[in-house]
Amino acid sequence: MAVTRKDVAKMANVSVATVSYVINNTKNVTPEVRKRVLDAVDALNYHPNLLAKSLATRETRHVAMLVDNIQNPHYGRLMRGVQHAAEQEGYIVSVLSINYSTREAMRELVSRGVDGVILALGGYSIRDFSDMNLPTVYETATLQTSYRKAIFDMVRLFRDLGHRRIAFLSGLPLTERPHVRFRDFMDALQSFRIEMCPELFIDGDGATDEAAGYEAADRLLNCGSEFTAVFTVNDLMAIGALKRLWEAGLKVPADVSVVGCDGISSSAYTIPPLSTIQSHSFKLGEALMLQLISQIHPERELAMPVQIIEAKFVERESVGPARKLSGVPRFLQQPHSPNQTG
Amino acid sequence: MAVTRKDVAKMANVSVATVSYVINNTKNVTPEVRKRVLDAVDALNYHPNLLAKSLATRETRHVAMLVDNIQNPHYGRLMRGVQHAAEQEGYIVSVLSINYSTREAMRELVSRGVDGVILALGGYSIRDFSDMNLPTVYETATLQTSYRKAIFDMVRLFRDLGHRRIAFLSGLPLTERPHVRFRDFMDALQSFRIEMCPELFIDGDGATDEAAGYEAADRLLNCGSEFTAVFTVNDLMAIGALKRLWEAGLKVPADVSVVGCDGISSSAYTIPPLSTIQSHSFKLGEALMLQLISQIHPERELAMPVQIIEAKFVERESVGPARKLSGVPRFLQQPHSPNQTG
DNA sequence: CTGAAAGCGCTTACAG
DNA sequence: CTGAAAGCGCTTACAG
Repeated sequence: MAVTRKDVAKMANVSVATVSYVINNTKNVTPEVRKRVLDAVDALNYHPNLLAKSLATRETRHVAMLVDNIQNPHYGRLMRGVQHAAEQEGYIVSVLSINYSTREAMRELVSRGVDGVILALGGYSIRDFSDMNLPTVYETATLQTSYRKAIFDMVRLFRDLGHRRIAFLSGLPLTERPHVRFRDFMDALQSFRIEMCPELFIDGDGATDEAAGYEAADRLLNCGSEFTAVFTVNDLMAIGALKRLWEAGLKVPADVSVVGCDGISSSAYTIPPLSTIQSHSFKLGEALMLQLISQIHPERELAMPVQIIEAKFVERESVGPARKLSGVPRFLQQPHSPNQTG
Repeated sequence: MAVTRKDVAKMANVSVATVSYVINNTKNVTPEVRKRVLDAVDALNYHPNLLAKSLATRETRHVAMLVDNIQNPHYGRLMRGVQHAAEQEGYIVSVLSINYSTREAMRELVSRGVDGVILALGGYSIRDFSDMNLPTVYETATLQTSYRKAIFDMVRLFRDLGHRRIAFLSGLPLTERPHVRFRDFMDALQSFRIEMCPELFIDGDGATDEAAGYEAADRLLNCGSEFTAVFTVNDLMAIGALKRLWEAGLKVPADVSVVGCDGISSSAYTIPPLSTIQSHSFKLGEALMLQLISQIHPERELAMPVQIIEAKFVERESVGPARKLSGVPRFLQQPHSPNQTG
């Protein structure tokens, strides 16, 4: 049915081996023979069967990317970065949307012969797959977006604007190993000598979308403690929080300042425009893909791009001077149930 | 290196053929032999090489999905639907983000042996690939999300609320074959005897994100004609438009009503909450995938789910009664350059 | 019920 | 420089 190497060989009056040699440019071939082959390829509109090739070479140039929430636009940019780099190198990438990386999922991928996998699953759910000897990359200490500087910039601004009671909406549980952004945030508070207010750190069950942000802001409003600023673990949650604050009649930034994280395109279009920590996910995606390739082909010694990608604090209208608090000393305020802290 | 069928055969003291038979359940095998094989599979932790299998069976259970803007959350839901159905049927799907479907892209996919492809490219950019005999599906007259009823519901409400000058922000060019949603919209206007205002139909160059919506709203504000309602081709554009209207000091819905389309999760969190035409993209994704499978395996006679998926008009606070217009008869207003109409 | 063998379409030492 | 042949790991008529 499909035209194969054999057909080309016959038409060009050469062996199938020779066809391989000219197509892959893997051995010297007389120009004359070469032309004959190429002409036949053209004439027959021949296209190699990559499956057969993969079986023989043990390489598919097919990688998988596991993502937990394919709907988060943040991952969209990441994917574009991954695919951009992949395309350059002749790789194809399958995006699988799963909540946690299981051995079965990885097994299936191995069976399908993928050359490697990119895990974009937000830290917690990454298990150890080293025994499968399938090249795997994910954000690590040496290859990641670093939010630290940007978070420090944000907290510094908060301090300069007089904010002392700053909330954090996490979405994720705060009890376990705390989220990196949360750690950076706490470090920044300490560094700028702003007292931590654990009762203002709202955790969650893992969801980090608008609804989770709305919900978290609701709990924050009902926690009985005052606050003048809110930092959310991502923009989606900030959007949800903005809505809840608005419903509560609070003006942003007059009554409360809000900062998100990621820098998704919508963040510039909220009302008021949302300050955020802009990450360059496209770049991160590219870097992850290149890292993966160099793990697949250690000998290629790819020029690796920047490995630590600095996020940037982007100040927009959702941040302003802290309003005056009621002034009731904290120890005299009515008791409230503190949230868990990391 | 990897354990193959041969190893299993040796350990179980049978031929490789027999191993195939028990693994694929494709022939009767003595329970006793069967057990021997299964035990060997277990003991060796054998997993079949799907590449080799595909080469032999000419089936990969691998499909590709081409998407133009992987960042639009609308496509995120579509993908989840596709993947959900795919998973059920043992398929894996590769998502490629491309702007237009080229023959080369399709060729590559054919070479890689994908069983079929799903085109989610927004109509215009779909060429004819029937000559490649690669099963292909996309939204068609018989399998699609229908916005018509919902759009009629919206226009009816507009009419009841006194709106007579309704703008449309398209994002896409209006000159060529008009977008289905636009056609439905015009039909609805006519049906409810609302005069069309072509000068309020703002086209675009193809971008349909927040920036495009902002930009289109800007042009609308400067077109010199009054309007009391705006319908945008998707929610992203509505979000951008909302922002521009807000900047212009217009209150939504007091001064102008706004309705988006798609029903992305953010739409419920804009300020004010955005009325929208909610599509069930997940369902559409499932249906497309099933359709593709039944095209790949005509003999399987899959129970096809609903083929026309009705979108639903969701009324939220962004819609209200029309404000009183200035009252200057239209033919006396200062001249303006009308936009192109479809 | 089981197995020997040809075949899927490619690659690649090896020999000439 | 070119080709015959074995091999990649599976499937599947066909024969026994």
